[in-house]
Amino acid sequence: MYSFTEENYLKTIFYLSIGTQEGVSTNALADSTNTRAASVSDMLKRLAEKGLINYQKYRGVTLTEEGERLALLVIRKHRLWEVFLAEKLQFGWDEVHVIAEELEHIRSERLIEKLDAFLGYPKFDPHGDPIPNAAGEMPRFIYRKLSEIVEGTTVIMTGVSEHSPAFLQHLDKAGLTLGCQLKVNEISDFDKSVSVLIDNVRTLFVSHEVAKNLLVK
Amino acid sequence: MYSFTEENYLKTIFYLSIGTQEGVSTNALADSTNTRAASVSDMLKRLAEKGLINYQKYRGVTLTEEGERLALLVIRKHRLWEVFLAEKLQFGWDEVHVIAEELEHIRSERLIEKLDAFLGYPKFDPHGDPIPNAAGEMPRFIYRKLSEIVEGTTVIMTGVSEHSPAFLQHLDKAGLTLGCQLKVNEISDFDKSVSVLIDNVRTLFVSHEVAKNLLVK
DNA sequence: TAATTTTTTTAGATTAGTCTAAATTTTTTA
DNA sequence: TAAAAAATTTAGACTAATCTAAAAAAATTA
Ligand SMILES: [Mn+2]
Ligand SMILES: [Mn+2]
Ligand SMILES: [Mn+2]
Ligand SMILES: [Mn+2]
Repeated sequence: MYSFTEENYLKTIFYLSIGTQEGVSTNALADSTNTRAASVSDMLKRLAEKGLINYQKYRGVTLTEEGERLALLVIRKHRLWEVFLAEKLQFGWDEVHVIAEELEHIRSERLIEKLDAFLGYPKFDPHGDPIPNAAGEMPRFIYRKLSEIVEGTTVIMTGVSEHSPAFLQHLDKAGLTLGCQLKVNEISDFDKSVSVLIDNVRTLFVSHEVAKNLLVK
Repeated sequence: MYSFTEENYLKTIFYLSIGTQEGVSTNALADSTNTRAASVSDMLKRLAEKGLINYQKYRGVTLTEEGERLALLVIRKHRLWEVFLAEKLQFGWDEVHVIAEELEHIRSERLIEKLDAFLGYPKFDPHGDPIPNAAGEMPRFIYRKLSEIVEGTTVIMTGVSEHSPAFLQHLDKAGLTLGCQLKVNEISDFDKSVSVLIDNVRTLFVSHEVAKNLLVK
């Protein structure tokens, strides 16, 4: 049985490892976990001891197979709880993350399997992120950013790469929700903002900053 | 914000205080929390410091108004989660307690209010125990034990005073569920076991040990 | 490549919550 | 009511997780 803290480190290492072969640095971990590098060094020793990470001093860390499996099980729980909060309790997608941050550490396999069934075996969380299965396996979808779509193309909004409440609330106000159809009319030469036609009914100007964080297919 | 441990102590003091004016003893707390008396003494000092208990060395403890309010809020969360687990996730009443023991510490007022609404504002948990309101107030019902009911009387099963999985599973096997009608036919002179007519359809012999732990009205 | 800067680790403390063993207080018993 | 027993508290230690400051290693720069 691992502590909340250990589970959070594993999850953080997992996220920081995405899209890179190199090990995750001590400083990056300290940033993400809101601790100091010294504390991270300490914890890395313990996680290595337990066989959850590959760690050589000064070289950064990667997850072992077991470490990755555990990280994905925590992510599974996090995302399933987010679905529960959004779909059953009517929380906004900007509110679910902080609560799931606590719920993800509840230790009961039966609970999570029953929750999964209760929710109808969802494949994605409220932000469009895929939900790992009970074995700790997760499909990897590769989506493009709206900012990379060429003029004239029509796409579907499938996710976000920024999860802050502020960003998500901004999307709410703009009426941008998962699954909506976006036709890229024009990309401004001046500020790279994107003019999109939403669900064939209305036109919206999306800043480059926002477009960069919208995932589409 | 109080720690899981502090919340558990408050809850335990609350339960051990039921039906007595005297303070709860250090040893009783050590028993209930699976710790040693020395650890309890330490914790009592800290809880007194924070104004949650009335404590004088060697004299036992009682909850302050604030301590009791907090204890009841934890109990509220515990019981609401138990209802969720039993009604929505189909857990047996013998399984919900251990899981609720973890869920009761999730800190989000909005979460618990929304959960309450989702569950339809239940008044009782799966064991027949009343659910405190958001202000930390709980109605106190006084039920009798089946073992105290005189022959010929008909009652309704409203709760249990023993919550162990073994006992609850025993009731399941016997077909004794909350709300069933029990007519006391005869109480044995030999072993005080009770012969009851259940829902007017079948007769069952209930040991004194079981009858003592069945609450009826 | 040698000096400087940055990153990381080690050393030494701190806090919450726990423990055992010893001391103290209260309660019970004779 | 004094001795014995039981209950409780104190003393001193331990672990997990954290910190700051200092030392060491790696990376960058001149
Ligand atoms: Mn999240
Ligand atoms: Mn977490
Ligand atoms: Mn319970
Ligand atoms: Mn608890």
